Amino acid sequence: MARKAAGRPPEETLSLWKREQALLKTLVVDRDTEAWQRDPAFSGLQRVGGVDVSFVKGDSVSACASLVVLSYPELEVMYEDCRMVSLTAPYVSGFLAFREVPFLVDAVQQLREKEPRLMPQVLFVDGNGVLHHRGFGVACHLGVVTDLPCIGVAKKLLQVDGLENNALHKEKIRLLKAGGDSFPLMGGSGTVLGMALKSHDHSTKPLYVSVGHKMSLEAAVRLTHGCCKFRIPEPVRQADIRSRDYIRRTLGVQGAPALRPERSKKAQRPKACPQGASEEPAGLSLPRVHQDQGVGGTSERRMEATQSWLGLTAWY
DNA sequence: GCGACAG
DNA sequence: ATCTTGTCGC
Repeated sequence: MARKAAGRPPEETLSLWKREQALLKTLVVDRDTEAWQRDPAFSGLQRVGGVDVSFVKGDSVSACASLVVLSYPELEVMYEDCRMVSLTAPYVSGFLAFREVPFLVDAVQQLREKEPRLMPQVLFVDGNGVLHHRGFGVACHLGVVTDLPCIGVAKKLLQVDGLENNALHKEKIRLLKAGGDSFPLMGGSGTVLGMALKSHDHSTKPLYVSVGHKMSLEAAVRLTHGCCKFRIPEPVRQADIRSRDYIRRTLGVQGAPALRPERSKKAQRPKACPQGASEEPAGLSLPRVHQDQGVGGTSERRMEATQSWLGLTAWY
């Protein structure tokens, strides 16, 4: 029975979720724990990971969860895992982790069992870390549960604890000059919750970087900059691209779904493309591709996974 | 009623 | 989050 991941959970459920966040928050380590994190060139760092969940358009349940591992500093994909999942929890601001994290944990766990040598030394997460309503965003959640260093990277400012995307904030953004420039995001309590980072020259919108787990904010910002070929850090960007491609290949194109099994040959026309605007260095080979099918039974397994943490996350 | 709203 | 190719600009 596929549950609908829509609507707002009852207050009772949100209370349980808040309690779990409060408990897990006590386990967050917001400082550097690894030697490479303090090295000026991050020497010793060889693998950076990224996770993402992409959705099927008209469907509030079907999604693709992906985990990729890239070499550092080359930023070439060494591992890719895309899997279709059935979401059960709806999206509620402040509780993103309860919607996405269980599947990401599964992916990390499978990598740990089957290809432990490819385990990333740090994970970039699409969303916030301690820059959060209760100081425990999805990046902290994933970090604590997997015990991996995690960095929260959000594309929009979460206006919390006095932070506002107002005129002053926009002016600060305008003053960022070169890629790598940043300014602190100070919460009402005087604590620095994160940094707004211009991820590369000529990027208008900044990234909002915050600590997820086992890493200082300074190292998180520096490494994020070091992983940006474009605005979005390469690990997250690759996870996003690949999960969306996986959905397209699996469910077909919107306009013409399963009715056309054709492998369009004219699409391979080697047309010269304008160098400037595009991306994709092209020529990507996938040495250690590890893709999974398995659309069935995900809902039940999610329940097991969530309940095994602390037994508080079920919302049925 | 108005504003806010990570993904 | 998702819908979207080519196009304009540096």
